[in-house]
Amino acid sequence: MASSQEIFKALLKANEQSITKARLHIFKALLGQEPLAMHDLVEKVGQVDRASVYRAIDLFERLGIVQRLNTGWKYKLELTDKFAEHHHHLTCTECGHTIPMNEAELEDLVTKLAAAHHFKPIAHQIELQGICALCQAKETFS
Amino acid sequence: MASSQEIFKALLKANEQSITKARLHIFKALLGQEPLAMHDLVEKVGQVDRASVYRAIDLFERLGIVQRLNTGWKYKLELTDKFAEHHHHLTCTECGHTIPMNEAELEDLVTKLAAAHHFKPIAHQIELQGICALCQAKETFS
DNA sequence: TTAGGTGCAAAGGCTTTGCACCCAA
DNA sequence: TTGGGTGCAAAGCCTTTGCACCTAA
Repeated sequence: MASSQEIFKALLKANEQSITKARLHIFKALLGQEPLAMHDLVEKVGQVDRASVYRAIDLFERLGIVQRLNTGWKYKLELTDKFAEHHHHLTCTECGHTIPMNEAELEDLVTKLAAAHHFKPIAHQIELQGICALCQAKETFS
Repeated sequence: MASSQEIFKALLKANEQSITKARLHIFKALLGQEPLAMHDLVEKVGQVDRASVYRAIDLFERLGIVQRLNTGWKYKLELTDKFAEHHHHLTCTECGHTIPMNEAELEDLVTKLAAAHHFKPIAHQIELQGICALCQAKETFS
């Protein structure tokens, strides 16, 4: 079974792109669970220049390695389904914190709804926004 | 039946916000239109200063009058479902036919999921893609 | 009347670009 | 070796902020 990193390298090669240290660093930084804001990504790969991160992300998006998460609060970056399990997000509109959700119930309902309309399901996008427990607590005191 | 503008004014009043000419101009620019990019909105309300548009949009978002639509890189602005019925879509990837869905079950589940993560639900986007019954039938003969 | 809202201009922050140097192939 | 990639710094945008004036209530 191919590791994420091997898939990544194969994708670059398939598109005639160099496998550089900077790109590997950026890819590894994204391998975690949570989506990263550009600012955090730049911080996390400290040794790579800000401009190079932007250039790499631009490339990754075009190659379908990374996707932009529109959280209604700036945006965040995460690896596509090629590298992570299919999931959806719950984002705090106050602080921007994003939680990945992998809810079987949601997937089941989506499938069921498609069937109810006699559609053969292909894909779906689901994004939730709310106020997280922490920010709700803060509001109580403001 | 209250007009959109009346709902708008009531929302401002309910939140102790002044009903100003600038805000009305901005609201009207968003009425019955396709979603607008900030740039286009500023252009459309020419007489209102760019900074005031940003301030008004910020307020409108906090009051749930306007929502940001993330369309890839940039974003667009449109009135929320307070000014149009809340619903989601099921789109056929073959023929492009779109069915509006207003599923209580979906709304309930979304609320439940937010609660499970201790989030106070604010909004959500759900889009489904599939192949409609008609196109599935066509495929059988191709 | 007066607290909140607006216009103007300047500052701030994020993103892109130009260029010389470096490194993967 | 050499063309693409990177770091650095500066430029470009988009957005926010400070302040004095204006206006809705």
